Amino acid sequence: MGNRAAKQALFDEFARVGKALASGRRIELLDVLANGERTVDGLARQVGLSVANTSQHLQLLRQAGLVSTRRDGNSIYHRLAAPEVFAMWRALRTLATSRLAEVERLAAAYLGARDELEPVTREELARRLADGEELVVLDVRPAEEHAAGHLPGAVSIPLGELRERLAELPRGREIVAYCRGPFCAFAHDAIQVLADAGLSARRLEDGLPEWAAAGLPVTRPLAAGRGGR
Amino acid sequence: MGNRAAKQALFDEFARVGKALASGRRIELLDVLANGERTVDGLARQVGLSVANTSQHLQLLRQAGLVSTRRDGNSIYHRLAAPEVFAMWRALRTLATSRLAEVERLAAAYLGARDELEPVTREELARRLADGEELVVLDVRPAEEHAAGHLPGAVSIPLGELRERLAELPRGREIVAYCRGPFCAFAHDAIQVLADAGLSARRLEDGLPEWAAAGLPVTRPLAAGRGGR
DNA sequence: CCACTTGTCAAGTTATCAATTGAGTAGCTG
DNA sequence: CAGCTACTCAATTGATAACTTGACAAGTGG
Repeated sequence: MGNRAAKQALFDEFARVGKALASGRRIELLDVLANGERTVDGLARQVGLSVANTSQHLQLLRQAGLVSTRRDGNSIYHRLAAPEVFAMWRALRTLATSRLAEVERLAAAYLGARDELEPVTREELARRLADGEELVVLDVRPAEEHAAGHLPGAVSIPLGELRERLAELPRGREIVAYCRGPFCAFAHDAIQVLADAGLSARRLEDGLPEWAAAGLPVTRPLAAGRGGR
Repeated sequence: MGNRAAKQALFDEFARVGKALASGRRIELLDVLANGERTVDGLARQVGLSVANTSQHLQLLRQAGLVSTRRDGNSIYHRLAAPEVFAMWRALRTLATSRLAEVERLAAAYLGARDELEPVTREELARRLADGEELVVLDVRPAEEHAAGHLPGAVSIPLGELRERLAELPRGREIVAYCRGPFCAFAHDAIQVLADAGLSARRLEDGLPEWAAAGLPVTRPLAAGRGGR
């Protein structure tokens, strides 16, 4: 009773989750995983780490209960262990954005100057899609992420291929591009590429994970062979 | 554009908040601060750290934007910088509890075996208080925390003084004891002390911070001399 | 069964962190 | 202003953490 060592052990266990969130690289991993499961190799390429290093980060995330795995052949797919993990990352992000001025500065440096065109809110896009309006919804994330789940009717053109595949975009319709979330550069960059090509496009204010978390419709794969719930 | 260094800098800034939550001692500090502002000295005594060490932890929390300070005389009072900080700690706690089996084991070791009597839920207590039922609501936190805000009509008897002050408790009324939250031992221990004295009491399932966060009524000091908002 | 792919493990280096100690500063009080 | 209280700062020590490298293991396919 009143045992200090026991109390410390308990709070150290809570801190295990904190420690998992104590590395920018691990948060990047979570941000990618919020868009669907990925192999170690795929994650390593996305965040620019060695496979061994990524593997170790993922182990730590797994031990903190934030990430789960499944094996398929000799690939191991990692995913967020629960929706609450994304909720937590979002809470952390919101808190940091509101309380740390530095975040704003670094975000501007990474994402580029302020948007010329206002981003489209989730609500606005959802309403316009529900109304059957003829928009081009453009998913500029890597193809795997589109495959794992995307906005209904979205066209997938990963950012790296956008410049060569401009012709695929239907003319005369308004374009709304989206990616992983508010701190993902893909959509920002896509708007720029489109603008350079003389096309006008707007950006969805945040990404697929937020859209899905808001309970809006998401087109998921048929999950051939994947149990899942 | 696509600048990896800039991206890493941004996510490292998010990780600053994660790092703040990466120490069990700092989480203990947040848990105490959720019950009201405290001086460095007071916090050090609560969590069993040296003053210098506590001071350094608090600086880190301040730099992560989780804690604010005000000076009064030569004491410096620290408080949670925003309600979202408590929300975040609660989210982390919930996640850890649901995903880490170890938490349950350590909590049992610290708080003692399962409750003999079911704890009272927040909703139940709120309803019964609103109905004007004659309960003894017993605040067993340190006196400063009671002073900083407490449940309406709550009697303050800090756990350490409970055994000598049993006479102050009105007879014949049901007792509900509360403290800082679900992982605070005070209320658990108080129930035990009361049981040893032949009194039957139940524990509120969580503490004052959760009660306040739920928007239930809290008796606050008149804030004499404190600006506040 | 051999080669290949995909990940993990172990060892080692460098950097970062927690906690201690002792000195130093800000503000009050007599 | 001397002495006190309350806190911060700087230097140090021991413990963790991040990342690299090279070896190993598990699963696949020829």
